[in-house]
Amino acid sequence: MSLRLYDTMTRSVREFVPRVPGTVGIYLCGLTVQSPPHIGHLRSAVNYDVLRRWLLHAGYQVTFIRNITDIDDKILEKSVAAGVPFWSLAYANERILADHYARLGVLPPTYEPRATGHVPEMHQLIEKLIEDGYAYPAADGSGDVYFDVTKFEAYGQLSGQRPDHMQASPDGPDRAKRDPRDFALWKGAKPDEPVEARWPSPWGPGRPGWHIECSAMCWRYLGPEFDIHGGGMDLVFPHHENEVAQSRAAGLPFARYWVHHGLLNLGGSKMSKTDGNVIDLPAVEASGVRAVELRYYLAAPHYRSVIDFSDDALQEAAAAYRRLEGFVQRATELVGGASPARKGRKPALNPAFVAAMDDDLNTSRALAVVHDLVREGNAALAAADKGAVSRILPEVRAMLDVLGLDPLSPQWSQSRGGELRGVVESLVALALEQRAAARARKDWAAADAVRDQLKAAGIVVEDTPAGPRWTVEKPGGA
RNA sequence: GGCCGUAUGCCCGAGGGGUCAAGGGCUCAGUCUGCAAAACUGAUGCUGGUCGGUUCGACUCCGACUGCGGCCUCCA
Repeated sequence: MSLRLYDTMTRSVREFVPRVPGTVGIYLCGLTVQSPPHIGHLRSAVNYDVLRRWLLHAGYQVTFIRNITDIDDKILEKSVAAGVPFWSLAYANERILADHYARLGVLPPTYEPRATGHVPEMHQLIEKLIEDGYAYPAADGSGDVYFDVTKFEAYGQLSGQRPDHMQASPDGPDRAKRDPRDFALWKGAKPDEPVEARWPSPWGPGRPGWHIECSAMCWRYLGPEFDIHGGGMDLVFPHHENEVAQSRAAGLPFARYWVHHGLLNLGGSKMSKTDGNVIDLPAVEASGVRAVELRYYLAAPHYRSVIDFSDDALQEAAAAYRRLEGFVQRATELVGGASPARKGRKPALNPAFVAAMDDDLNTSRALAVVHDLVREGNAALAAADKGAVSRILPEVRAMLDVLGLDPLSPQWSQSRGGELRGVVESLVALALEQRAAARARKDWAAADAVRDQLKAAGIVVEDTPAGPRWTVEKPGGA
């Protein structure tokens, strides 16, 4: 049994066979950094992070490229409006993006190339396309270069679009196209555009078209042919369609599997900056949901299904995650916590979990396996069955680790409060002693008062057969 | 107009042609507990958008319809 993935090109689930045994090259379309990311963007990153971790777990050497589009119409427009160079706006957003990725536990890519750093590669591709008759410089002297859609017979294969059935685009300003469906490879500089947004080219100063950058960067970092190309469903057409077209026309075999994830909707339509129906990580955290809980929320449904964002569903996901987390914490308190993996040998994963993940990354089913095992673990915990607990705990953590959700991974387990932690510990210990004394003399009112006061301070006390245990509630709570 | 996708209980969300339709949340009851919390156990769907068809048998396959969403213009 091995990984099977849904491939958009063939519209079917196919067994994943890497081009070179033992290695996988993945290209994920990252963001156009025109503004800070919303959680739809983060879903993209999390979905691919799960794929990547699953491949790593399977023993592949994974080269993961995720690009940054740091020049485009909107970036330019916004930067002009703000009176700053486009690159400063792009970079500011890029840094926020990197921070949000990191806070969600998304592994850094192998490399994160920027569009503006690959203009020479784009020129090479464009020149080849012109030479071979697939592209042409506009006849109006604008400096634009267009891809000639009619010259590439397979155009429309990825998206299932038939060029003759496509709605004519209201291509107002796009002048000298031979066919309305042709798309820009290179955009000649317009007089009112900032000089810093111009690069010299054989066709005059200008800047890259949107699609060509990805073809150039795939080629540069993954070679003429690579394993997996991905992005959101909304990129299938025209972005990915155009990418394949120009890459294949230029003689590059390009991606072997196309993996697209579902979008995240809010209020009945996809979350989008342009529509303003956007929620971002800080907003989620302000509602009392931690980053790891958001990750659970984003990773639990199948990656190809649409998520209709709702605060209720997010809270439910957070509760579900806390159940898993609670077991891991209590189990670790009982039997100690050796790291599940990274010790030469990883614990064998539950076969049902493996089967679910191999089946086009069915994280829902995989998590059901985790929950089942946690129930068993909780029962063992209640019975103080150390043997069972120490068998189950590493299994649970190993599975959660594949999903980037192991509560004890350094990513999530950093204790809040830093150096004040010790102070809090001794103060709580003091309070608990008083409560223990009150309980000993059956003064329940006094005992409960202590518990209530701690609770008000954000510290939750629970009595267990092994004595009271306490945890710090979410920050800012109550 | 064209191309995709989707429709599951109070909510989120999987499955597989034929044992009880995963798992989580919520609610209720029970166990444990001084109480609480956590945990565990049990309960909650004559029904799977609608209508047809295929089949011995479909929620699961096919078709139509309806609703919703995505794309055809920048978009994860």
